[in-house]
Amino acid sequence: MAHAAQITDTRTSVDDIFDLLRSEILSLKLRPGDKLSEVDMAARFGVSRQPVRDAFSRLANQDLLVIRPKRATVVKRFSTREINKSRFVRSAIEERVLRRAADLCDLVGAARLDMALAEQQKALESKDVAAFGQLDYAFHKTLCEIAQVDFAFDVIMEEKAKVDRLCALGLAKEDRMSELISDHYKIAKAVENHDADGAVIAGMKHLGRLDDTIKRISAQNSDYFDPE
Amino acid sequence: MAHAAQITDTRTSVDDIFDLLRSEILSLKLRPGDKLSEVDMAARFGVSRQPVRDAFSRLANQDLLVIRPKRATVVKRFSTREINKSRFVRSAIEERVLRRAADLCDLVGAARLDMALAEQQKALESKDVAAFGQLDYAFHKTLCEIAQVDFAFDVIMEEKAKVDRLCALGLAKEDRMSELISDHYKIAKAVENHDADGAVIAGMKHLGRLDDTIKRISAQNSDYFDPE
DNA sequence: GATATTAATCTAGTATGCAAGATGAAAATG
DNA sequence: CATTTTCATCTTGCATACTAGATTAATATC
Repeated sequence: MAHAAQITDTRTSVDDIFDLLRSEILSLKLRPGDKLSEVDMAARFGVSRQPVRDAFSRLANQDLLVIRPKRATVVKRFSTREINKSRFVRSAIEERVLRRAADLCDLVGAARLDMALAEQQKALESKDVAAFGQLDYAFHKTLCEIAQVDFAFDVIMEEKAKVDRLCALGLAKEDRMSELISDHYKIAKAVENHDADGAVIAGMKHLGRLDDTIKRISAQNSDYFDPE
Repeated sequence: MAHAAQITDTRTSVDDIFDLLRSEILSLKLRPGDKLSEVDMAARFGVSRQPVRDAFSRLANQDLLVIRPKRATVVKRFSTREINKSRFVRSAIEERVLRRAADLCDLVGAARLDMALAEQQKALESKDVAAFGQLDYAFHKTLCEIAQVDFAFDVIMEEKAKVDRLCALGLAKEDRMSELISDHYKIAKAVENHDADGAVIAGMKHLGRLDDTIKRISAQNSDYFDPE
């Protein structure tokens, strides 16, 4: 998705503001429906309105802000349609990835998966939720690489980020970590054994865990959702 | 995808400039690598640099422009990685859609498909390429609706648009229309007969036709491609 | 006291000016 | 003539001022 952070080139103040606001929105430090003023932000960052404006525009393009002429800019609320779309896309992509991975997995791939599992186990034992979040991404990335479709990870990450913002409303991941790692174990073993159907079944069950969470959260936080 | 055209609200000059430039880029009136100057555009539209700047920013966020500080803004070149990604996503999504459609298709759905086919046949007979383009989109949209995942069409449209820009470099669609309609016919009939596997096979063959076209075009227009 | 009206205050859109770096052509140097 | 250096010109980034419409609070009216 776009020039998310202008990594290669000289960073501008727009990049800084964009990155910071984005992380605040995704971590729910800024909540859906919150009003954001260009002048306030400009004062906060010690710049003029212009760079703030540009950053807002980028965030609006990523569906994180809603900008309407002459009206206050607000943090975008959740939309059940968008959530369903995200879930559908991710599910379809992951199935393809898992089938390819099961086909193409060699000894090197199997070793990488085993190592990833070991690291996750370590994070579980030290109850390091943040580290597990990173390892979760890394695990799915490894699967994409084994499947030789590393670009698929771009899509997965995009969709995952959207849902993560929502799930930040729910309980901490601590309780679920062992459950998720057990899922990962089943997925990895199926892939290593070239069992495509088994991998897909395990993968879909893994994704399915999100559904309950989402349903519960959306019932309890209707004020964060778009009326539709 | 974002606030593509601000349909519901008051339109600003940024919206106008954005829409026009976007269509010019997608139709290759503006070619990959072309330089775009803010001041030139401002003069062309009779406005100041600011609205042009905002429009450029939106287009950059949609991966259609590349903006680098102190350097000229250029129309983004094609990237084989992005094309592969697009193809992969679309293929995965369409398979899911077709399987669901085959499951859920009722008499109403079948009638809609037949009607769509008839309209395409009419466009073929009158050699109306533009109309066929629209009907092509409509056909895939109908499939999404039958599958009760209308949001999937958003994704398909996004990915299709990217490839369409590329295919505009190739031959006119005229020669291929009958081929494509024949594909659509096979897909529709399989869906109507609840033959999921048959629908997927026909659908994948349909998508596969793009591959040759893309390969040929990218070989002949390497200057429009990102070096990577 | 409830409702309608008005006015102050907020919003983002736009125009303009300047700054600093990138670019490319012209001029100086060997 | 080839190479390097310099300088004019181009680029976008940012600051500021102003405008028109939306919002909201205060006021007037019943």
